[in-house]
Amino acid sequence: MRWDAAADILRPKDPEEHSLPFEPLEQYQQRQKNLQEIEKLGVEAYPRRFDFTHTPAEILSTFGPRTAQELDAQKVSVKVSGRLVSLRGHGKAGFAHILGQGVRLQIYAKLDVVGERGFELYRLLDIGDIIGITGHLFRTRTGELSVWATELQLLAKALLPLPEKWHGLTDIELRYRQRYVDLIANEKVREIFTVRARIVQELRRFLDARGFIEVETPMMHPIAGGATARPFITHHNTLDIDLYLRIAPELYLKRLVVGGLDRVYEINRNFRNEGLSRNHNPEFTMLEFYQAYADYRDFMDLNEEMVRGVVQTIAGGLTVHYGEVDLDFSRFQRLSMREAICHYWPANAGATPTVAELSAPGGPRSVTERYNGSAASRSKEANPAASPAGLEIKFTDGELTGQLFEKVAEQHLIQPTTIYDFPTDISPLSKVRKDDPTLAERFEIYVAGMEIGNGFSELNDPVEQERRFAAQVAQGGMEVPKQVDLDYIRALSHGMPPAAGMGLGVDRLTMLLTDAHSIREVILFPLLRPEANTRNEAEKPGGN
RNA sequence: AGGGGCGUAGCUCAGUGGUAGAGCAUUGGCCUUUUAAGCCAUUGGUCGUGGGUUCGACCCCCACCGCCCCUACCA
Repeated sequence: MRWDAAADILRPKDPEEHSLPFEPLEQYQQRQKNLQEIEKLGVEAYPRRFDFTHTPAEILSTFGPRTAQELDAQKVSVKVSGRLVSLRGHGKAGFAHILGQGVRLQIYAKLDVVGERGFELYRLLDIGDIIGITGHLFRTRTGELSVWATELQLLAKALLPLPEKWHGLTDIELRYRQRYVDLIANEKVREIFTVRARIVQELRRFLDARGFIEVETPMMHPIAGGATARPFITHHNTLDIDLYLRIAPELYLKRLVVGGLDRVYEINRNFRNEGLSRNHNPEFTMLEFYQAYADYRDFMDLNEEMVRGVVQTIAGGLTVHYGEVDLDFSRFQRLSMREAICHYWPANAGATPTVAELSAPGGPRSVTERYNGSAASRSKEANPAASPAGLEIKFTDGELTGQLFEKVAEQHLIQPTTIYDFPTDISPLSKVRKDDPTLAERFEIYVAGMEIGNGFSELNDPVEQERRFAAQVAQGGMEVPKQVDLDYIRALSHGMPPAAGMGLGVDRLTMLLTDAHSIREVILFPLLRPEANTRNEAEKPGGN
């Protein structure tokens, strides 16, 4: 049977089922024809390598200041390569631009110089081809620094055309599905992902400099813990066990703190089987880091220092233009969660609560009821989760406090803000405050109305941790682990030093620093529904 | 998941209940410093898919598919 299977793979498919060529068919075939003509000239369509002397960017930055006279007097020889992105024929000569690493460089080819065969090759080139040019630099009549080509080489043939030169590719769906075209056509896209790489680099540099070591912990977890979220489920065949894609690395990183890795971090993907939105992709990148002997106050400071450092490096200052606002990272507003609720209480939501009122047992419930009964709760944007009366009853004071915060305050946290002292009820992995056990030593960072970070004094009492895990499991729900992670409890039972830890959303931080308003703009291949395939249309299950 | 919007040539977009349009790209010509090169000619469409109404549907109605926005879940 195995041989048959192999034969199946090797056997040419039914011609009708060949995936090539792609649309637009006519242009694809025309380019294939050009390719054959090029091969008739004895030119290899997909050669092995090209020794360039400069990138287009190096040419422009190094020789940009040279005048036409200087370039004539002292010839600068170059070999440079890139993708052909424009072609302007002029009979027996022609101009073109190549694009290399995001930079455009003009080349000039004329029959007299490149010869009959070279010019024939030039005429057979299509926009999108990768080419190498040998020549020297000069300035055109209009002053543009260009390469006077003495030799052209085809380095790779493009069988598909690029989008239109002026408007480029703007269809959002096409941009995400064919990111490779997006990257060629839209300079801004390349910039975003360059900035993203620098952000990650800067985060690493910051932590490395402070003695943190980078680790990689499992992506496949037998128990999905460390956060409240629905996990993806997968299966390992040999072990015949279901595994969860991790929703957070937290519990593994803290095992490492138990093991004596006092300062540890990981930058990697988390997976949450939840909704998609402007701010949510099912897989997203988190930086998580832990430091022994520190607490959440230390980490509020450390986090602000780290974010400020990244902003300074990337933006060249502490002000970042984001949409209609200027984000000022020079200082972070700090409010406790209860203070934030009071501070941002809407005018049309009844009497403004006080911190004392929110701190009293039953206080958050009466405040929620006041809010629900007010005009604010009925306004279009405020759509209180607690509005179904039946649901509300089972929420605890802590949960209601969290909801009130999200409802009245979160959207207003545009300038960088640290919110601290979260309800213990919604902070199962966090130490509680000694003076008020209803509050956890936890904080979150908000910018532009988005949560970008979450940290706390790590709970290291194994007995208390097990009690809280057990309560979670008893509560049930898709977002909560099905069982207590006993190995984690065992790890804590060996003694974990006091420690602070936090997670920082790399995608969201990138959004802020690239003025991107959808998380999909900062993820190279965001999750989309698989492309419609007419051949498989019939076997598609019905929608629901 | 609920509400709203969008889907027309490869790309960017017009358009009307009565023979489907432009620019760029393609193809054929002219053009040896242009640059959104230019000029002449040319090709390209199951108007997302499937039903329905109608003498006639790209247009009106329904369902489905995909994307975007808002809400919900969440970081």
